[in-house]
Parts: sequence; structure tokens; C-alpha cells
Amino acid sequence: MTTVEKPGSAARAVEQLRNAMINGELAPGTRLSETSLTGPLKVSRNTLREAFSTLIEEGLLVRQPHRGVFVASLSPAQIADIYRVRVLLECSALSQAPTDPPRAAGLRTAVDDAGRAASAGDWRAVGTANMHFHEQIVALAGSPRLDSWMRQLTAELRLAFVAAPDPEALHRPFVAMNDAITSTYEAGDANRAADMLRDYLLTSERVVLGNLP
Amino acid sequence: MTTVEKPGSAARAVEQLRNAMINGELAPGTRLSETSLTGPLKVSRNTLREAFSTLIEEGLLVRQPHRGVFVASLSPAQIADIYRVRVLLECSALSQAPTDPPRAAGLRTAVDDAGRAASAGDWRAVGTANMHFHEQIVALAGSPRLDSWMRQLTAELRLAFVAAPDPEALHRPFVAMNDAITSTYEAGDANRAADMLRDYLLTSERVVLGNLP
DNA sequence: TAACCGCAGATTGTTCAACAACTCTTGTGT
DNA sequence: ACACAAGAGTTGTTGAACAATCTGCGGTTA
Repeated sequence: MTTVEKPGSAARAVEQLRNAMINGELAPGTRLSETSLTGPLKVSRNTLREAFSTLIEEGLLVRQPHRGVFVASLSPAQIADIYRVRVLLECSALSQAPTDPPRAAGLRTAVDDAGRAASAGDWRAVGTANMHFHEQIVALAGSPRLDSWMRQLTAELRLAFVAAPDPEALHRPFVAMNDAITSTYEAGDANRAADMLRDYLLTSERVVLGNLP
Repeated sequence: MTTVEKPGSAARAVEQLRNAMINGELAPGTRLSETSLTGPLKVSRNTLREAFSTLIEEGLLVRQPHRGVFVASLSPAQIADIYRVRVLLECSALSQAPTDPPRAAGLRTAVDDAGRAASAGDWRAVGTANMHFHEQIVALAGSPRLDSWMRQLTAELRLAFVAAPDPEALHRPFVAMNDAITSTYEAGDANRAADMLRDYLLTSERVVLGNLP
């Protein structure tokens, strides 16, 4: 007996808002008026506020009391903090992970997805696949909690991506690196793969900070 | 001009519920009926639901759709996961932290608080001080995000504490270890302190798992 | 002119009442 | 004993209302 996963109005509103932010339709800093969103989303103000609450907890929205909720915009310091945490989580997960084919499969499919999207020139899809790749790295640790936190990190980072003027420069360089890291891990040298990943992340941080508006 | 931090009804309800859970007045597994809580908390159902949302995101409550919200009860697997993450976060933060007196001060005050509470026989306060000690360890990393996550971990762990039959056995052994770890860190040997901390945590995990109801 | 003040107008925070959708229990029939 | 339908109770969602707070505009004063 499989649970049917009925969405529910609030969950649907959360999903729509999250997608709108990730797709760049809601730029960081945008103010989300309660009354003017009840129409398009077809939900009541109370339900909308509940949706806001969960997105605020996820860090995608920010509430300024009595002024409204805004799409979060990451400061350089916050981005640096995210990368500090990423280095910690991802390198630990990768270096301590035993090398076994089933676990490597998740990495490989993410790498392939990124390659296909890059060939098609769809840089937003490349970004999505890249983030999925890093989520798979953390998944090597086998901790549901770390998985959840990592998803939150990637979601917030995408807010910085959509604000960037040059998506190709942001995602192009890392497709090959993903491949190299995965190959090294598949070859059994997890520690060397973790070292490559650390350099990767420091480079990525510079690129992202350099692409801020 | 300092912001006055007006609580707001929702935030006040969150605070009351959280305290009630940490103090053991709401045992894990308890069902929280919406209608029967609007009275004591003096808030409307909608506001109460907003409070539930934040506590659910914090992991202290669990929602079963159309059935209600329940005080979270940690399974042994979840506790093991929490400790896996704690080892990762705390040991990393401690080993990579430079030794300087202002940072050590936070640790030392938490240790002293625990010692005083232990002398007074107030084991719940000892547990609180212990958790504060570990939050201070993570604070050595200087990452607001890790601080936030660590607070969440300690809050959830307290749910396991209140369900334990013997609080003294749960907290007594670790006061001295806190002191030893802090002294080692103050002496400049952060790596050795991190090793001690790892053993500490593995011991603590066994104690907590052994004290499950 | 420029700075300050106060007053509408709009928006958020919170409450209340109602109804739909769903779950659990109870009682009935076979 | 088992299946099933009716009922009661709870959650999910909506809409309207009011208080508290912020914003922007216009007027006053130096």
C-alpha cells in the first residue's frame, strides 16, 4: 500500500513559490505581498502565510516584521559561510565513504545529466545537475539529516545563481571536474577525490562571489 | 535605536511549547490537539498552526496529515544519526580552531555552570549546561549556520533526555570530561582535545541509547 | 529650501466562524 | 468473527473582520 502523497493547498503553494524563485522569476530582494499573491496561487491569506513560514525556515524567504516577506538575497559573508559548511560536509562524506558501485551510481548519473545539459547549452539545467551531484556526495555519508541540510544549502545557493549575469561561466567549468572526481572515487582513491573536491569548492566559491550583481 | 524584539503571539506560543517539551511536561509521542490547545495558550487556531509549522521544521514536532501533530520521539536510528553528525561537526570545529583565550571563555563558563548545577544536584540544569558546552564547541568554527544547526540538534536530543528514567546517570559522567577537554584545548592541543571529544561522544551515545524507555 | 510633524492609506498580525475533507470509532448485519 | 456503513470528532482551508504597524504625502515651521 503506497501512500498517495496528496499535495494539499499549502504544500502546492510552497512548491510554486520555490520553483518561481529557483527559475529566477522572483529575483532576490523582491517583496512578496500577501494580498497580491492570494489571487495567482489560489490560496487564502492564512494558507499563504503557512507557506511563507516553511519557506522562511528553509532560508529562501526572509520576514521583516510588519513590513513583509522578501526573497532572500545572500550577502558575500553568507555565501562564504555556505562554502565553509560545504567543504566540511562534502569532503568528510567523500573521504570516509567506502567505494562500492551502487553508491557511485548516484554520482555517475548526476555527472551524465550535467554533461547532456551542457551539450544542449541549457546552463540552468547544468546548475541543477551540479547541485544534484553534490547532494549525492553528501548522501555517501548515509545520514538523512545531512541529506536534508545539504538540500537546503543547494536551494539557497541557487538564489545566488539566478542573480548571476553569466550562467555559463558559473556552471561550465565544473562539469569536467565532476567527472574527474567521480572517476577518482570510482577508482578507489576516496581521499584524493576529497582533495580534488576541496579545490573544486574553493574555485567555485570565487566564481560565485565574482558573479554577484 | 535598538529593536525591541516584541514577541508576537505566534512566537510566544512557540516558546511555551518548546519549554514544555524540554521540561518533560509533554512526553514524546503525545498528540497535540489544535482545539484543546487554543485555550491554554490563548492563541487562535491559525496562529497555533503557524507555531506548529516552525516547531515541525525544528524537528521537535511531527505532523501526520489529517491525523494531528505529535511530540517527536527519536528512534535509536535517529539518535545514532544525531551522534554521527555531532562527531563530524564538533570534532571538526574543535580541531581546526585556533587557541585563543576569548574563544575558550565560552567553553569555560559552560563547564563552570555544569559544575555548579552538579553540586546542587539539579541534573536537568546539568544537561542544559552540557548542551550549551557543545554548542560553544561548534561556535569555535565561527559559522552562524553551524550554530543554528547545532542548536537544533541539542533541542532534539533533549527530547530523548526527558524520556530517560535516570537523569543523573545521563549527565553526571560528562561534567569532568567537559573540564578535561576544555583544559586540553586551553593548553593549545586542539587535536588531542578533539580526540577526547570523539571518545566522549561515542560514550554519550551508548549512555543515551541505554537510557531509552 | 530643508527639516520636522501628523495624518490618511495600505499592509501585516491575529482572531473568529464556517465548511469541506479525512480519520477513527461504533454499531449493525451477515 | 468479519465486513461495512453511519456518526462523531479532528484537521485543512477559506473568507471576513479588526487592531497594530509601517509608508508616503502634504502641511507647518525655522
